Amino acid sequence: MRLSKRGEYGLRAMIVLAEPVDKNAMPVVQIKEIAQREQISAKFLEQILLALKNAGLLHSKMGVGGGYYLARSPREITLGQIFRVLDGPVAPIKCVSQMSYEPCGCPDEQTCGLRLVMGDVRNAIADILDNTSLADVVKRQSTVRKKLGIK
Amino acid sequence: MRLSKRGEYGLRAMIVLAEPVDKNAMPVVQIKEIAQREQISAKFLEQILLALKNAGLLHSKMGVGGGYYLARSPREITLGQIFRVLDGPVAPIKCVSQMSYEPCGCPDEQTCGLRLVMGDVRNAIADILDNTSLADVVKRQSTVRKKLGIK
DNA sequence: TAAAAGTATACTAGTACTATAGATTTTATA
DNA sequence: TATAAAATCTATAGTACTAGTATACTTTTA
Repeated sequence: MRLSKRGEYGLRAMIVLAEPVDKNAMPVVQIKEIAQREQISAKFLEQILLALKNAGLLHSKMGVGGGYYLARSPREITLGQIFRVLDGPVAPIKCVSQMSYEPCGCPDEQTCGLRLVMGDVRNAIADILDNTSLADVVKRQSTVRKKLGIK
Repeated sequence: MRLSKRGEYGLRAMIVLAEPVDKNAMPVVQIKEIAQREQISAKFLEQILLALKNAGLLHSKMGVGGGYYLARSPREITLGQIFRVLDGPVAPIKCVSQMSYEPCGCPDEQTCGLRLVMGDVRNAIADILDNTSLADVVKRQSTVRKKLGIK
């Protein structure tokens, strides 16, 4: 059940973008900065952020002092949204996908045992990803940091 | 979060092997039969069942009247075991894998927000797959059949 | 002893993944 | 207005994975 590098890097970048660098400063961050911080190829990240922009999750500003910033508040962007843009449906097999159903080859869908179980798996994953916002992730990170006594 | 065809076919085949065709008859089933029933290429299925055999989940009998049969009772074989043989670790990213951990590239694993969430995802998936046996699946199938009034 | 059945290995076409490279456009500011 | 910083767009390339196909070999047993 792998998350692709594309998905991983995109989620990482979005989390960075959701972190409040300065109080009440519009957080416009450059690709280069994210790439350095997360050890990602800047060019690869470029494609990923572009996809997220085309999906309406990011906005960007060209030119000097430009960069990327979230299209909405971190509270309104879920990991599920990001995941689906970069890695496609959450469901392990298409016949249990809520957002993009397709029949699979089984003889009888209604009584297919595999389908029943994979439906549960889909729901479990979607439950987490669709109910976790970027704000939740940032909050959780800082909670852990405090607990460990880090900066 | 896709399940590969390899994994899908393997799981399907194991479910078929777990279904009691005849009461108290040793259920030895031939590749051909499973392939026909589930609409799978017999040659591809061959490879998959061989992998499951080498992993100790299946036994086989050569010669006339031979075929494959489960190495243990359906109650003792979980979907998680089958899945891991065919598709590898359950975890979306290696750094949250319980069975085959590897570090990922993030700057600080302890405080990585993505890792925290993906850890939850891994646990949710593993909870289902490791706590569902082939017997559970077969039982669930027949429950659905009864409910629908099918044979 | 021949047929049934599994075992083993090699090969392939297509696609997805993980990038890299280069040219172009936009914008702030000196 | 020139220029440099930054995003955008397009193309491409190597590698690995997927989903098979093909072929030859071995073991078992009716």
